[in-house]
Amino acid sequence: MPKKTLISIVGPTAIGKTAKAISLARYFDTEIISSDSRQFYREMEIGTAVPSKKELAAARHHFIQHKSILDTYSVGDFERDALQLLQSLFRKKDVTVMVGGSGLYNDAVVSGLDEFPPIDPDIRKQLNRILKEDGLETLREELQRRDPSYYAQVDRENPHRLIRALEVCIGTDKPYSSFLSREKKHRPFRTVAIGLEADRERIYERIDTRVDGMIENGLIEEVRGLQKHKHRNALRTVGYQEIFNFIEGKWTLEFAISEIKKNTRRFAKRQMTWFRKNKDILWVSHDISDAELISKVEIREK
RNA sequence: GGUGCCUUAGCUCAGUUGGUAGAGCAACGGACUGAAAAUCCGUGUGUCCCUGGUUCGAUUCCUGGAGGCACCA
Repeated sequence: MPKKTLISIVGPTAIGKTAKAISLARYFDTEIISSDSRQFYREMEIGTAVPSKKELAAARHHFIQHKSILDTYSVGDFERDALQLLQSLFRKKDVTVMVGGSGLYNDAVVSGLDEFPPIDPDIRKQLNRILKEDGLETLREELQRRDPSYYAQVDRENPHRLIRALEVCIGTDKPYSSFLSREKKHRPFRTVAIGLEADRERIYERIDTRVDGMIENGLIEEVRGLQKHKHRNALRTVGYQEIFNFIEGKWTLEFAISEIKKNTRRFAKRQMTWFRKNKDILWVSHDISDAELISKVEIREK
């Protein structure tokens, strides 16, 4: 049986991952898995820079706009769905391509997450209420009591981290840390990870151009239509919150646009921090030719 | 042309009764196992416009330049 290979394309937002993924998919005659945690939602299109109709026609894509912003879709759900799809794709193809800028979602497919039992969402609601009414300190005390080991290492200033650990402790009546193994999961395929890189200046230029393009393509209208859902998690996204502020008259359009650009730069920086620590990634210039990229992938594949 | 004011971090500015300086924003670094485009933590990055002079020591005081702004001609 031939070896199966997942080519994973990563890199900061707006660097040109989509085009490279399509070139590779066409060369290897295969399909693309998107691991972009915001392109999952069909109501969001312009602000998340989903591939164009033409791009989608050039190669079959999966996990693009397959969910609604009203759904809850976690990284664990994605891991499960992506692995299942890969299993069926690998029955007919030796190579598949994954592309996306959401580091955690990429890692979930490549290295795997530990398994956690499903947690009743009401627990999180309750914990958020406690956070709002009693403050972080109350959450800290509760976590220290229920999971001293994780408490010792967790970022105690970070409400999301505390709440996640606590909801597991409460929902399972076991310490959160008892579910953590930190071991890489075995996968029935191997991964060739390619990172696209460019000078900071170049990335920022591309971000500015992309944001201006989103405005021209009707981002404001898209966001206007989503106003009643502005508190949904999926809409806590760069490009949406800023335009809500404009629509509500809190910000001028000019200021909203400059904030989108700034927040996108910061997002790109966080992505780079995440990917930088992954030593399995082969970094190549964003303007590498398709031929050269393909040859690098093939060498790695051996 | 004259008079006055200004010139300090990428930007807007504060400050040093003379001992080489600090805020906001921007930027940069990092963490992060089911909220991840989320959430959180950390970091001043500087010919104090140039030039002489006074002084143990000048970004600070003085001379002379340069640039900017305002007013008067």
